[in-house]
Amino acid sequence: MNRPVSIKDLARLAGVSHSTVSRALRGSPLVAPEMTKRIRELARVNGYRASLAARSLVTRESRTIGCVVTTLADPFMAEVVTGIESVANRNGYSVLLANSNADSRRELDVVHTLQQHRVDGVVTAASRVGAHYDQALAESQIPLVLINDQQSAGYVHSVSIDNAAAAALLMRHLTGLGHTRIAYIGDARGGCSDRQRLAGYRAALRAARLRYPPEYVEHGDSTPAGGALAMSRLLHLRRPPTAVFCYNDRTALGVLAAIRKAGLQVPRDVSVVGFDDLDLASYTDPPLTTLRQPMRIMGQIAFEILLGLMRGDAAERVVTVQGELIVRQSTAPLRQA
Amino acid sequence: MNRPVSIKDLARLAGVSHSTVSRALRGSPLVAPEMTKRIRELARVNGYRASLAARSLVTRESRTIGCVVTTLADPFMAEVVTGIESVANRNGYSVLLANSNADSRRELDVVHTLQQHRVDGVVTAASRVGAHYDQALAESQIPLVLINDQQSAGYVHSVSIDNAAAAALLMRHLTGLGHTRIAYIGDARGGCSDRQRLAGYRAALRAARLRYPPEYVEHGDSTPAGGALAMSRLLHLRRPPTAVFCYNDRTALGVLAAIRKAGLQVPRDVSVVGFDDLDLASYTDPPLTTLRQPMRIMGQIAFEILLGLMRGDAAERVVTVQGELIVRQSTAPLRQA
DNA sequence: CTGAAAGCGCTTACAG
DNA sequence: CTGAAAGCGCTTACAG
Repeated sequence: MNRPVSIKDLARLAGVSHSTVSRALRGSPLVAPEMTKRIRELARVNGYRASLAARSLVTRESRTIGCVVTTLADPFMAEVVTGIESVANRNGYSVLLANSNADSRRELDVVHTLQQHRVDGVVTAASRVGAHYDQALAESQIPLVLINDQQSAGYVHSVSIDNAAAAALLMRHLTGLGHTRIAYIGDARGGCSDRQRLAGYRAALRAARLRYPPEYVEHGDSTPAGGALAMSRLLHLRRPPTAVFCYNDRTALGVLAAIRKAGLQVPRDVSVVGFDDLDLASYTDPPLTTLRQPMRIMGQIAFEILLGLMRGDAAERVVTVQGELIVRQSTAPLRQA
Repeated sequence: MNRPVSIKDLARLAGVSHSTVSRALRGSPLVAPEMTKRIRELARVNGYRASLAARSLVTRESRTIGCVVTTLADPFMAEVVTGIESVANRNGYSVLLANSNADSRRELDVVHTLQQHRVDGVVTAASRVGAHYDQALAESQIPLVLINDQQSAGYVHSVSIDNAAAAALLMRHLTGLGHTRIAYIGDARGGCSDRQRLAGYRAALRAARLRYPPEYVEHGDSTPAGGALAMSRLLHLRRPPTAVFCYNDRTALGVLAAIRKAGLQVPRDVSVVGFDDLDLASYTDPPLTTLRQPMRIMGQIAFEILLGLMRGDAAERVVTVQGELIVRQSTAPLRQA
């Protein structure tokens, strides 16, 4: 068991005190230039790596943030995490990954673990954050930034897609094509994002003076399987919809498959729109009309807000980003019956 | 700036020494049962969370592992990471996520960061680990487990899919359907996995006494876009293949789209097989015949091997897992011309 | 410019 | 059963 070389080892080698070594390594102007040089060379040669644990014990900052997601299986999450991680690293922060699995017991465990690590901040892209969750975090004064979820109690920092505008864009696209029987397939655990997209759907129907049967609102679970199931229910209606607004692209993928399976064609018989613009959206059959979320950017912004908070910004920050409608081939004008 | 409550605070409240508090919290049999109870209650009420930094300074273990991936955008990686994370947590370990982006400068940074964190071990699902990478890790004696990549120098611990057997399974499926003109679309940065799958492809052709033009070996980059591009090149050949073995499902997704775009049909004109069995594989058009990798399990096994190493197992562990051929509708008997 | 000292929050022999 | 002491590897006032 070789223990890592410490500041004391370096001090012995250089024939100085460990205080001087510490200063030299940190680039203190107090130590003589050549001494600094000599010590750094020694550090390099001996493969010295400062112990973050020791350092953070005195500086009271861990230079580590927690990143909590309900699942990594969803590419949306993976992209967001990638965005967070890249800026975090660039700013000298490491990210501790925590998967809550949307299980509230696990969520509490996660908070405790993050507290033990004394993370300097947390960003969560969990769409449904348990109530006690942020409470525990709030008590420990750990800054928190939410992504696509503003429903938190004590905290108010977040970055979200403008769901209302996004839903309006997608719905206007569909109504503009002449569709009047439009369904919505949400994510039952999609939390705030689901509610806002659904609200946008309803608002758009009202604006277009369209009525819709309650059966037109279905809920999946953000997986292709969930989307396929929900769509097959819609297709069994006596008057099936001619267009479907899906909570996300993965749902839409399942929807496309269900429609094919029923012997119908997209967009001839049914128009379908997704949400996210994952890279697979360009390669579905047909390529998917969807709403692009700037996923990585959202992750980056989240970290930047967090960075501000960690540096002591008091100001509340709620950033809303705009999505972009990407029209591909899964939508077409309503066929005249 | 409320500092977190420490063991000393608890000691003051309980009117005992902090040594006793430490023992009580750790469940030492040395301390009186009711004292233990009282102290724990105090800890609970005051929201005490032990500082891992302080603890690890003395125990010399951080209870943290590093998880290095080239990209999280690939669901294969995301699944593997999910598997790692779940067992790690169950065993009291946290995971520090590091994205190398297959950039060798970044890779070194990543190693340094992990060293500073004094991680107890590292698992990497990076398909191409830079040479200096594991060298640096080896010098610091940090146990390392590789996933789907055994090309490391000093280290020999890994869990991998049996690429040879997998390729044989897929190829036998295709040759069994009568195909003789079979192409391979790999991943130029797929490292060892790509080489082994390609070798399996070649071996299968030899076994079936089939010759193949060198143009039948193409390389994408594990994205749908890369797959589509490679397939369009294959379709421009004077004698295009009638079957394609793709490095992974994402590549296959692009391949399916390229074939459709060329006005051909799968599997009527071209049979396509993927690799991984991502959840989207059941929802492509047509549903994809592929080779299922037990992704989460592989992540779990990797952590378990790492756990053994962290506990001091000297034995080298190289685990090979078997894939499973999943036949869906993207493959069909060769049409007689 | 350098060193000795104190301290961050823990754990754990060593006494009692 | 409990406490005082030492120490993990750092940083940083305080002296000199």
